[in-house]
Amino acid sequence: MRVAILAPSDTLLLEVVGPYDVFASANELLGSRPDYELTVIAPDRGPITGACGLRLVADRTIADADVPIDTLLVAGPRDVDKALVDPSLISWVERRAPAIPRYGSVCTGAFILAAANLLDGRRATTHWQYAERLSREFPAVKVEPDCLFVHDGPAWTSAGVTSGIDLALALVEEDHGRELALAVARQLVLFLKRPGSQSQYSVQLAAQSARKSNIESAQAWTLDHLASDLSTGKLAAHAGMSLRNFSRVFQAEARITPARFVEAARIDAARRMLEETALPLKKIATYCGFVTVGRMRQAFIRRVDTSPLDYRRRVRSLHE
DNA sequence: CATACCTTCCGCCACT
DNA sequence: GGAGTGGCGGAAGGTA
Repeated sequence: MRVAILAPSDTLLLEVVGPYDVFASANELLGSRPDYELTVIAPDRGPITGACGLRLVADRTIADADVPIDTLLVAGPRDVDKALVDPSLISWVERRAPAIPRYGSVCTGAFILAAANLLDGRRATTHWQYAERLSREFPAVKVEPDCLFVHDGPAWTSAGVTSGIDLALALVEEDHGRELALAVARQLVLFLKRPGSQSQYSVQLAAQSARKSNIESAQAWTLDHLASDLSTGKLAAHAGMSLRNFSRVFQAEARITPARFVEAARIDAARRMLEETALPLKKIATYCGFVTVGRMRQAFIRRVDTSPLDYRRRVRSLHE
């Protein structure tokens, strides 16, 4: 598997190095039969100076990168405007694309793929601050603003910065299965393999903003009353809005549906208790508003991709 | 496992 | 006419 990472000159280097290390770790774990052949491609000669000032020497430049590529990842340019008017990168991607079976992007790298018409008619994501712009400037792209990464056919796009690591893990999982992906995550002491559908926002962060709208109060109230009945109807009544309007406004403002927010809040709380306490699952479930341990388990598996016990076990093992 | 619920979410439309 | 609101009903998906 020949993986090339295209690194625009002002990218956050984490977007390049994160995925690179994931593939490299996968190689290490594959032992005598490493699979990933990694190349970093720069737009110009000389070292790439990342947004932080750190410099990285690329393996090739687009002028001499006519090697076969199985997977192309495009890291995000910090200055999207500049990248979009610079024809060299985009035309290079456009020219190479027909021979590349799988391509992806991190953060604003999606703009480069979109400009090369690789995302037309496909579902894709990008950093949440750029989602609206992507959708405005490239109406043919079906932008999903609140995922860590999205996979549609050959196109794998991911959200901001560190989600590139999640994306790379998903690619490793596709190539070599879940076991290896988990082993890489563990090797890199990434807490867990995060599912692509996970929200880009932390529940806590979302509810912390200073000026509180109805919706934000509902979120804050949710976090303080996890064990209560938090059905959408109850929340709507609490906010003094109709069910229909509450759902609609909540969705528009929080970019997540009410029920999903509630579930995310409950799972977040349960995660913390699993990490920080030795309380039995029954207690944690009750405290976090899950009717039964079984329901908590199901919700966990659905959203975190692991059972509560397994989650606790894994956290403990990181501290050994 | 099949089944019959129940809740959530969303398009559609009407009202202010 | 446009923005905000809310009722209705059906599809999806979770629950018992």
